Amino acid sequence: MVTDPPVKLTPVSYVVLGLLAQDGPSTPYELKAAVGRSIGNFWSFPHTQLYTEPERLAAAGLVREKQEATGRRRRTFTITAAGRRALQAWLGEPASFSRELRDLGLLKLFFGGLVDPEAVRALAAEQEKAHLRKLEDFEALEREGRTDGDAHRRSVLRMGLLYERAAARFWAEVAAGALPEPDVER
Amino acid sequence: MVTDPPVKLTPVSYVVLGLLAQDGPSTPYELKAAVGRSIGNFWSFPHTQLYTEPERLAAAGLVREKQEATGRRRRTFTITAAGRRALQAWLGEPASFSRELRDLGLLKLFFGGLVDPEAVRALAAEQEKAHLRKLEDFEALEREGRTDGDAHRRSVLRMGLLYERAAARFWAEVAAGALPEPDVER
DNA sequence: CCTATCATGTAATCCGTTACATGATTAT
DNA sequence: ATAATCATGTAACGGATTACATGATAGG
Repeated sequence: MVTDPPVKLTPVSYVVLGLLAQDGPSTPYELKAAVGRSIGNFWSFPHTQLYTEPERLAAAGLVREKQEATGRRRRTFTITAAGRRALQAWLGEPASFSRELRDLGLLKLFFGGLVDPEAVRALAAEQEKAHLRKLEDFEALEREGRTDGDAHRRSVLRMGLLYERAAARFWAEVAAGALPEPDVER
Repeated sequence: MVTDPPVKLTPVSYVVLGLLAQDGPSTPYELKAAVGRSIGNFWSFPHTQLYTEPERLAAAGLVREKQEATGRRRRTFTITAAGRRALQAWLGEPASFSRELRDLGLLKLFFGGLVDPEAVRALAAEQEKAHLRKLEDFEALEREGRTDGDAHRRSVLRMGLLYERAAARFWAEVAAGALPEPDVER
């Protein structure tokens, strides 16, 4: 049994491994589509990574690559037994606490003291609208059942929905209050 | 007027510029502390960036560096007029929609179909607890008023609080339902 | 046929992260 | 004094992003 060179497995690695495990052999383009429909909604990365990452994983023996000999010469990637082991190992260990809310709107709000109140209000209005739009997307997805995947996948979309709902309400408050004094008697 | 080499300004750049603008001249360590107390709660990055990023900004003429001649030889960074202009320009333009929920727990849940239900329940329990803990932190901060900064800074912490609350509830549902069938008659 | 867009990548760059390290300060 | 931890960095690496590019397919 040959030992492949070790690679650091990143979240993207597990996205690829997981999708290959759940959906079966896929081309990068199919991965891209699957991501866009699901994870991409709350954890995005450029499509190029879905071309390069499987390559990395192939070098590590965690996926196998097969390329069409003709036409588009598509590359189809398949998860290997070693890949499944790595994925299961990761899924098995505790996730601990690791979440980032990387929101440029919030970042700007954080520095709201540096601009005039009108600008803050504009920001809040814009953000509220954006989150409402996203919220509607999610609600439509849920309603129409146009979500693919199992219950867990849908569950994740639901968390996205809950977040958008909270965010929209939050920004509405900011837009209304402009300067939200904390619990001053209104 | 000399034109400095252009640099790409990243979110971290604006964090540094913003903190220097709001809190005045600071050392990297002070920046680190300020971040840890506030933004770090929802957008974290390693302390080393708060040493290297001001350097980059200095090279671009957006901040000025002054170093102690003795002792620790601390470096203190001050925002320049050009720096303020860059910051204001960024604050002025629309933030559009850009938010990432990079949560490893959610990622694992997404692939919950690949493990046994018991593992999912364990994940959910663990995550709920973690979010509750964080929630308590935020609530304590809000209650005790130990938050520093102006209303906007506190406002951002409040969004963090809302998120943790939603997340905790979400994970509780997942832990209870294990397999959340969407809107099956309970 | 021509045009749009779909599909599929390569290459270069660089920011973010990890690993490492050491002098100053404070506590015991 | 000594240990602990506070404070302050440097250097290297590589994954993530950006920019660019081109062949296939479908629609008009």
